[in-house]
Formats: sequence, C-alpha cells, structure tokens
Amino acid sequence: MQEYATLRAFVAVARTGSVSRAAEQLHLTQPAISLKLKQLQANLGLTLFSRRPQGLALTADGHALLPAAEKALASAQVFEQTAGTLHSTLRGKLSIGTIVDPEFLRLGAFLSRLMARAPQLETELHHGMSGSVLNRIEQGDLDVGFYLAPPGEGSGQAHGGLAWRELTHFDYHVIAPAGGKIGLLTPVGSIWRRCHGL
Amino acid sequence: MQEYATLRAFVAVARTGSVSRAAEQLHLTQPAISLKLKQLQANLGLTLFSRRPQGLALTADGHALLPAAEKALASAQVFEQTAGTLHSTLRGKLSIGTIVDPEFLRLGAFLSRLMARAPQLETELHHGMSGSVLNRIEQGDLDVGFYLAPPGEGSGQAHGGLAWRELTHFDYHVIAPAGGKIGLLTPVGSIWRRCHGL
DNA sequence: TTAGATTACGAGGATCGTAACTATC
DNA sequence: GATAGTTACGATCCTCGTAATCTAA
Repeated sequence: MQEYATLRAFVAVARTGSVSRAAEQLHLTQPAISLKLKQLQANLGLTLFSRRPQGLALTADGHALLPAAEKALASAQVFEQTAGTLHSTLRGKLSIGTIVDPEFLRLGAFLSRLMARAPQLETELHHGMSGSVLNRIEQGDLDVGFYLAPPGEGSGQAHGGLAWRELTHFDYHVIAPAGGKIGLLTPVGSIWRRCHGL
Repeated sequence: MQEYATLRAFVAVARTGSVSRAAEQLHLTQPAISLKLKQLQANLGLTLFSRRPQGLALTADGHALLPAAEKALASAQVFEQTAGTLHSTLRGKLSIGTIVDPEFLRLGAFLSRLMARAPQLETELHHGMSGSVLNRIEQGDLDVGFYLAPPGEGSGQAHGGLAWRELTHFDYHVIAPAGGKIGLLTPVGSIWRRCHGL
C-alpha cells in the first residue's frame, strides 16, 4: 500500500511537471521526490513519467492513475478535517492553578500544546502555593491545577474528590474535578477530557 | 497526516473491539497496535476508545471518525486496484533465454516477481550457453535473456543492437531487443517495458 | 554552462517484536 | 490464575538531506 507522502509526490510532480517544483511545493529536496517516484513506479510495476527536456511528463499509465491518487489524498484530508472539527468545538475559559516556577513546570510547552489542540480555548493562570491550589480546585474556583506529587505514587488514581494523572515527560501532575464524568457536563469540563492526550 | 497502517489499526480495533484480534488480523503484535492507537489519539488530540473488561469500545469521537477512516482506506485500495488493472491487461508469451544454473540466476524469484506484476503472462524458458542466447535474441528467436556481464561495465547502455540493464540485487543482466521503442509495438515487447520495475 | 534529474551514502528517526509489567475478572 | 492492554527497550528498516554524478539544451 502506497503511503501518503508517496501519493503527494506523485500528484505534485504530475501537476507541476517537474521534480524540482514538486520538491519546493512539498518542502523536500529533489532527491527525496525522485526516490519516491522511483519507489512508486517499482511498487506498481508501471512507468508513470517520461523524461522531457524541461521536466517530466505523465505517461498514459500515469494519466490513468492521477485521479485515483487525488481521491485517496482527498479522503485522507477529509479524515483529518473531521478529526479537527471534533475538538474545534471546544470553547470556554480554563482556569489553571500554577505553583512554584513556571519555568520548572514547563508551562509554556504545556500551554502551546494545549493551544495547538484547542485553539478556541481561553486560559487564565492563577499562581499560588500547592495547598491553596488544591483548595481552590475543590471549591470549583479553579478548573485544573498543577501539583507536585510525592515520588513513587503511581498514576491515574483519584483521592480527596480529585482525579489526577501523571503527565509523561513532565515532572508534575495535573488535577481536575473528580471522575472525569463531571468534566463532560460543561464546556470547561470537556477540556479535561481533551487534555488526556497531552 | 495519518498513515495507512495507523488507519488500518484504528479500523481493525474499532471493528473487532479488541487490540488482540486486530493484531491477529493485521499480522502484527499487540504492542504495535497499541502504540499506533496511542499515536493516532495523540496526533488528533482525541480519545477514540474507552477500556472495557473484554477489550476496547469506541467513544463518541471514535464513532464519528470511523466512517472517514474507512473511506480513506477504501480510496487507497481503489488506487492500488486501478494500478493493478493497468498491467493486468498484459498478455502474450515471453520467451526467456537462461544460462548456467537456474539456482544461480535466482530464476524462481525473478519469475515469481514477474508473475506478481503480470499474472496473465505466459513464459517459456530456453536454456543455452551465454553466446547462443545472445544470438537467438538478435535473431528475434528469444524475447529476453540472461547474460553474465563483465564486471565494472556500468549499466543501462546499449551495445550490439541490444539494450541491457543491470538488475539491482542480482548478479546478472537482462537483455532485450534494442531501444525499448520496439518493445512498445508488440504485446511481448511491452513486457520489456514492464520489466523495468523488477 | 546551466537546468533538471538521478545516484550514493550517512545520520536520524520510525517501526515492530520480545519481554516485562499492570489491571481486571 | 487467566485475559487484555501497556510500557520498555533494542534491532532493523525507512526517510531525507548533502554531495557527487549524469544528461540534455
């Protein structure tokens, strides 16, 4: 089965009539495109292009395959777009409780990833000590907050009415109102569900 | 952009409701599927499955994405199939001149790859010494033949009215009537063009 | 000589399987 | 204990970019 990169190369070269322009368009180098074409033709056992002085031209076989390749790419884009609409419906304001040094929390990375996932989400940062963040979350004042966990405590458990989950690649934990089911009832709460991927 | 292997994993798990059965179906291991699912969900920023005692069940998001994934896969299969029909129209008999030991030529591998590319093609093997094969090709008695080339001779050149091309991964060469243009005029000749991918 | 394409090759990253671990019945 | 899934990790394969080579106008 041909991968998307291969199909993109094929379509780009077919449309531009040139490996160079296709490479430019796809932000790759000439050799990369050239190799992809070679692989595609070898896999299919077909000759899709013929060399012309000013570039490459489609053969009859290439012409016959182009529409199918374009459809395959279009379907893939539809998939991506469908996925996009599923979390672009997220709206609301997320109140985040922070502690200690934002640099230590890698807060910038966290926020940028959050924005990438849910661009329409507003965030509001509230700084405090670890204990006060816990209290304000329990009171519903904050939606989610950082929490320095004691080492060796495992992950994914619930305690004290709060659900917490270890963030891999980070040295801190995030807390949100318990159960995850509550999260689903409000726009803000659904954020918590989305955050599971971060 | 999600690759096909990822979409196949998603669809297989969604349909079977189990990583194990999906792995079996795709001839992969449980961890490979599990990783693909994790990557897909991370890329999309969505939770597609929820864990059940007997396996995994689609979430609402997963349900919404399944049709798009199936369409993307179907389009890819249409592309492959279209390519298949392009060289399944090949018919005719190919007379192949062989030399020395068929085992040494890896003739079985060559023929099986040829059959995979052009299933409707008949082949006819004629064994002889290297010189006689050359003569019979020049006389049009054979369509294509094996030839032990002197080392260091480069590849893709034409000499003595014959075109020859080095077969990568093999230690021998294939000869066919010169120019490749002649090849396009007859069913048998078009075989030579197809062989370029082997 | 210039423009365009291919080949060679090496570094970096992705993939997949084995093995070990966790959780649920 | 048995079943289902995940994590860890290492070997292998793939991809892409740089540099060199090839071909035609």
